[in-house]
Amino acid sequence: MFQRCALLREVEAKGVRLTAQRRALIATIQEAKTHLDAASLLELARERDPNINRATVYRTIELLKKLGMLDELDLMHLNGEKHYYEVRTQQDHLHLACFACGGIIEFATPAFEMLKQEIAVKNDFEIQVIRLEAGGICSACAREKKKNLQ
Amino acid sequence: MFQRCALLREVEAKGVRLTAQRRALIATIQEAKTHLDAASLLELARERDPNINRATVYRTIELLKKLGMLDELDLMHLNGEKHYYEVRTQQDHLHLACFACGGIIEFATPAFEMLKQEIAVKNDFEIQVIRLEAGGICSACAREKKKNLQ
DNA sequence: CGACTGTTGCGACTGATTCGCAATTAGGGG
DNA sequence: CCCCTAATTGCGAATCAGTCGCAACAGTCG
Repeated sequence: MFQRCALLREVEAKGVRLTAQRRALIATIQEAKTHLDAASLLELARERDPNINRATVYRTIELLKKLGMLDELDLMHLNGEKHYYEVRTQQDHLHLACFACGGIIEFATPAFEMLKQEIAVKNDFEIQVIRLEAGGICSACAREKKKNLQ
Repeated sequence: MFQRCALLREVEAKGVRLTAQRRALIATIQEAKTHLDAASLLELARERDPNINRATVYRTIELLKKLGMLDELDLMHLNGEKHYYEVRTQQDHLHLACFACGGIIEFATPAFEMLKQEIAVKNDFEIQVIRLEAGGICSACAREKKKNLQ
């Protein structure tokens, strides 16, 4: 079950020691349906392996971030100061957080890739991590609001 | 001295009650030469008015954020989990944080404004706040690194 | 199957931010 | 100009995410 996890194989390929805890955490992150924060990641991972400690979660997150395999998000702090994590994908995408309903929209566009290029070239800056987040009102909530004003 | 502060006049115009503490905090933010976190803001503001409490700093930051006059930054958490603040400007700009030297580069480009437009239109999303931050290696540090490898 | 080294659990700790409540104060109406 | 009231503040305790030191444990390589 953990064996066919792409992220796991990638970590292995980098010569990182694979412990039971790391396997469970990586599988959990990879199969997550939503953006997980450290606490939810711990909770979910414990369903696979109850012997996981909070400190290990933070240490593993740190490891995966350093390996460039995990991205950290704030999601505009809609729910407090914690961070959320997601597996890094081929193409960077951005996150839109709705202040009204709390929903998160993901969006990718070539314009973002081009902007990245421009940033890197014009500032002679080697980008390792990039994060674009916006907060505002999604279309459904905007309609809702308008309706209530009538 | 506080009177000629543009931000202060703006806040006043919105019908917000102006206390001595808020005047001092707003003046401090406006005249800051670097990105301030809550603790440094408190420290600096106390030079103007020693009767300022930590809680008031956080409450004022919250207020100014809600008024859309202050933007919150992470600066890639180069120095821990705290947040940094800056007065919102006409044109949005992005922040590049160098993991090697800790330097921050600010950069604005029409491409960013256009990307914002595209995001808003394609997702039918009303953007209220937007934040683009990148982490990596600045040109000076890249040169330094290369030199040391030779 | 050891040994060596990296990893983990634990529990205490830190540092940023928030909260409840009583005391204070800005600023409009008289 | 003063008073009143609602908004704001100070205080100190509480919360909450994340970190640390250290002893016990466990992959991996030979």
